[in-house]
Amino acid sequence: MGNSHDQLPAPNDTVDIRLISSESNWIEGAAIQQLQKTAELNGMRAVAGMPDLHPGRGYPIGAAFFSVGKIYPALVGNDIGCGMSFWQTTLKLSKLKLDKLAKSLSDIEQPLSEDWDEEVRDGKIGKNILNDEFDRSLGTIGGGNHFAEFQAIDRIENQALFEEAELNKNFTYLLVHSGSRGLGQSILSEHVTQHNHNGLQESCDDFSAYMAKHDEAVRWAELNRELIARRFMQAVRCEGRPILDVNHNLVSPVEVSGSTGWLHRKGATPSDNGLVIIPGSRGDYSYLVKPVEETAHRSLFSLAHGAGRKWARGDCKARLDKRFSSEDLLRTKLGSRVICGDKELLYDEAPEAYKRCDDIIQSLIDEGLIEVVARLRPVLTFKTQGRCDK
DNA sequence: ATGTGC
Repeated sequence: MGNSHDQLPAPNDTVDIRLISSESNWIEGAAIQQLQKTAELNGMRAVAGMPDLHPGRGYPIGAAFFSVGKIYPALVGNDIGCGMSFWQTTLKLSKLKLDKLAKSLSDIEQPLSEDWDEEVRDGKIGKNILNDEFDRSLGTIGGGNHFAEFQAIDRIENQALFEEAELNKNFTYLLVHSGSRGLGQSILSEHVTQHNHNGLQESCDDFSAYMAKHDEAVRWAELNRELIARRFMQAVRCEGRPILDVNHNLVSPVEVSGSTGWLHRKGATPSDNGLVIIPGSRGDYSYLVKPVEETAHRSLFSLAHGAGRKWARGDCKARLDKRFSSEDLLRTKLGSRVICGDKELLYDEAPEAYKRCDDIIQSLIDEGLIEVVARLRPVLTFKTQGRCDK
């Protein structure tokens, strides 16, 4: 069974460090070092690296961290509430025209027009969002690894679960990956200005102040993904229904092995909240999976949030520009189309920069953490068009 | 990651 479920050397005997990974799944050493370093933080009781673990700025991405008495906002990072929203649309797959689809998305990055005012207002009231500083970003996906992707059901892996979720392979699906944009960033900046990377004691005022803002950013990110999805569906003239919406960057109260504390997730998909999507790169399959309840504690109630980076951002262009022109990168091996106006990003997010999603999924299966419902194939991936002045 | 920064 390879090194799956390995116990790694811990800084002291009270911290449980584990790595969810099979032999076929490569994980960068630097990421494991970061995971071990994070386990040394005061109050930390358990950390778990997911199969997509990779190095971040000081702390690893693709991991869950359980602490008691303290939280660490820097572990969650700036994109509080970032996650995946998955929709079944009414668009018949057989009637899909890629050129037409691509054309209809020309205006999709501008701030929402006044036509959306009522929906935005109602959405904010419904989710108790009072902040209005970043209203102009609501309904926009942003940059980095964020995207919106039309997908097709490529293979049904579990017919019973597929039917239970009331899915239909004749229709097109929409996957949205985005977060809290400038709002989460402003919350982390404020915290770091006051406290550096120190944690916040549960009893202090700044703790509850941070949590209140964090929770609002999580709701903001959820509303953002819904508005993005509705906007895309309106642009391509269809309707749809939400299948799931799951955050992979957040901190929430939890009980682990009888202790009450806080679970930080940084690029870690909750496995205690129904079906989830584990997306591959834009040139790879994504998987709709059902977390196994009985084993969820083994991975701190978390799963991988994607295929995981193989190469650091910024290294990608130099590694790929001899092999691929930027035009080449607008199509993938799976026959899907890519819309992205930012050339650097086109390389940074190339399929080659990510691991095979299959290896990630296999690691989770080996560990008994998931059942695969269906495999999805990308049809068209929309990413940022870059800055207007470029 | 960032209504990014020189």
